[in-house]
Amino acid sequence: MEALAEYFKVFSEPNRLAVLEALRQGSLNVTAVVEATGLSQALVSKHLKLLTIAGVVRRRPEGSLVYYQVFDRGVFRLLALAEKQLQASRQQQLTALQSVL
Amino acid sequence: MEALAEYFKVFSEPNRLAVLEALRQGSLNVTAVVEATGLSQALVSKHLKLLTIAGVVRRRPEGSLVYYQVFDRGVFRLLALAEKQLQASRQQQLTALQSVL
DNA sequence: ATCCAGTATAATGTTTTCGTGATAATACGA
DNA sequence: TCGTATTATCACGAAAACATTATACTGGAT
Repeated sequence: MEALAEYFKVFSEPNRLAVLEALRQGSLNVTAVVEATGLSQALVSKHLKLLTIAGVVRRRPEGSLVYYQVFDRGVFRLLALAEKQLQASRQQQLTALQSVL
Repeated sequence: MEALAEYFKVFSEPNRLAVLEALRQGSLNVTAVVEATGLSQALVSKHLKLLTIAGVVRRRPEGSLVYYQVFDRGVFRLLALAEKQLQASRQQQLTALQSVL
């Protein structure tokens, strides 16, 4: 439960999701992610490190570049399901409103 | 993306997951949740409020009691899938270790 | 009207988390 | 070897999240 919460925390940050989204297409080095997201280099580096430690992303140095790629693309299914549940929750928010108005 | 991150944040807290877990069995009032989780009353109230605002949980006052229940049990599928991906990520953490040792 | 149980909120202090700017570390080419 | 490009880390300040204690609010019973 503790660990699960930690895992969810990984995806609870917009910029981190943006980095993941950039990596959806495949393997990218840091500057490519920087350009794709528009975030600062330091920030991207931090998020990538966190994602790596979390085991979501894989780090592969190649010469002076460092490529990152999503380890298990199943995470995108998780993101998709979350998106779907998010829709369902919006429904609830509406019905909650109705019971007030 | 912004909204999705917010949604993930809902599940990124151990105590909140504990509250959700308590509500897996069905509808419970606040004190029942307090007893099931061992958390303080104020804390449970806060988490329930957050879950309600997030649209994950539904609030139903009955006399002086207030019952809460999970709105769309699909969230449990989300939790299960996350758990599964968590396992996959552990795999990556191991292989990451191997490339170091 | 009062008291009590159940629930919600407010105020507060502590800890995390985020982002930035500057700097280090590394690999490569001239 | 020196300079440059790429990536990682450090130090810091600001903002957000959490838990706790105390207090308010509500409905029902006496």
